[in-house]
Amino acid sequence: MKIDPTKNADYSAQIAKAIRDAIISGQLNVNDRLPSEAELAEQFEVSRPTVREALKRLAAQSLIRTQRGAFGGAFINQISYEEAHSQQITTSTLLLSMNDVSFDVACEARFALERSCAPFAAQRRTADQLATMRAEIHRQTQPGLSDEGWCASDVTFHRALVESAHNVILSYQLAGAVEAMQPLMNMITFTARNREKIISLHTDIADALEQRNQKQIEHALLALSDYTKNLADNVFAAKQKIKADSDSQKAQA
Amino acid sequence: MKIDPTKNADYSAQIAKAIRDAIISGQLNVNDRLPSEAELAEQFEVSRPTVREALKRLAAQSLIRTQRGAFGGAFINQISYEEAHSQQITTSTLLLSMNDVSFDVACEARFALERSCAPFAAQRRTADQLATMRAEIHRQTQPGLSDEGWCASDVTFHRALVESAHNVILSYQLAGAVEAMQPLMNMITFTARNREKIISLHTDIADALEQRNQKQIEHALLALSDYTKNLADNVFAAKQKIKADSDSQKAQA
DNA sequence: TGCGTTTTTAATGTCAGACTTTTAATTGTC
DNA sequence: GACAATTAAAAGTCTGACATTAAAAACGCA
Repeated sequence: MKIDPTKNADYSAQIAKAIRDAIISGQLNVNDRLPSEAELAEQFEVSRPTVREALKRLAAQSLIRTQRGAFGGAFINQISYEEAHSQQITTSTLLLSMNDVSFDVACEARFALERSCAPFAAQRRTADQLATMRAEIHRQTQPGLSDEGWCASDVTFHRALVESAHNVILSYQLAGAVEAMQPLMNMITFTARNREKIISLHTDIADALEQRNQKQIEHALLALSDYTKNLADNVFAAKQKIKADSDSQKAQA
Repeated sequence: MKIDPTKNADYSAQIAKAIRDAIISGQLNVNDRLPSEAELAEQFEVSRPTVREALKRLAAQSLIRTQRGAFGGAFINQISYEEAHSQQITTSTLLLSMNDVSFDVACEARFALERSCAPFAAQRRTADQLATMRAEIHRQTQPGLSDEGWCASDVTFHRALVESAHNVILSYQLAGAVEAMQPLMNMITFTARNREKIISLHTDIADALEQRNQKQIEHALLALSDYTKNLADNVFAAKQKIKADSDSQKAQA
């Protein structure tokens, strides 16, 4: 492996790309050991710090792990669901917070994705998952529950629904939707929402799941989606009103 | 900002985490400039190479971009849909290839996610997107089409369907499903699949989309999903048979 | 004064070489 | 044979230097 000094990128980025491509294409397999940093430096004809920067880039994506000591080195990492989840959540959170996505678009996507679990959840839900959901609903009825507590409970509730589909790929894909979007939505709607209304919708979902009624699960999720969208509309309308009022005050002055 | 020398992680990883947390929590905003490497080194009480390794980790996640020259430095990067897409695809591809997910699970998830686009695609599809899909179907009927060409056309077809939902978040979330899983599925099923059958199913999807018939889109996608699962079952059965035959030959010898 | 050119300067990018720490294999001892 | 001491290989870190880049400032000229 060599790198192209004419390319318009840093050596460390090029080296990282070369190794990443080798991993993705299957030339390097899980738990293979890369050459030592010194050897890589020699191969690529760069210095060790440059190689190290390249390796750190790969480590940041969980593509490799490093181990110190004799017979240590950099090893191709088997990416776990957990790591993939957390990367998904980080990327989704940043994408949403940095690109001012409209609330409707995010809400629509989030519930559409969750609805895709409905047929499998109806078939495969376990008593355990149902119990988790009921327990979270119960927690949500506690009057002393803080906003943070509510939000955490909300996420746990929806995660249990997703898990009840018993499909690891769906769980992974939905991590971004549930665990990144739900907190953002709660942040926007927490002033206006009516906990009792949401609890009743959550109960509908749990009831439908208990009866293994796919259509009803989808229907309840749709109702929750509509309610959430409505809430957001009210929040935005209220903001507009405040702005309009302050504008007219300015005009008077 | 300081780091904890007692923690069980490298300095560079700790520094990267500290900065990443500051970005995610909103303490640092898009296009803010980080202090120079030398200043960061002083703040965190480490050397510049260590800081650089931390920054490379962040650059690998597209959280920052760096610019050389006077008044250059590291800037908080606004993560674009394109970057988020490509990260999604990389992670999904690796997750699938490294964790030998069962074909049925992957296939189920992939089509469930795509079905979640159906209601919006039916409402909002443009003539342009329909034309893309028809064009790809036409390409798929060409007898000389290579397997690579088929696969690329297949991805383009499904991407057009996803895009026709006109929801950027859904598009982003589905990038992993369509663009990572579809090629993998094609690789497994290409020996057994019947192009004519798939083309007819694609035509069903396009027809349903043209008529803005949500139920029919979902139905056609389900049919495609079932056919794909069936194909995979046949491929695995054939492999089993070959194995059994060779075993019985060995037993004879 | 205004515009184009040159110089300066503040950054990142790279390098060389040394030292520290960790860890596993090896060797030695009882 | 089991346990302890030694050794060696590798990552992690540091110092200090030089190269490269790009924007700002200074300069010269009309």
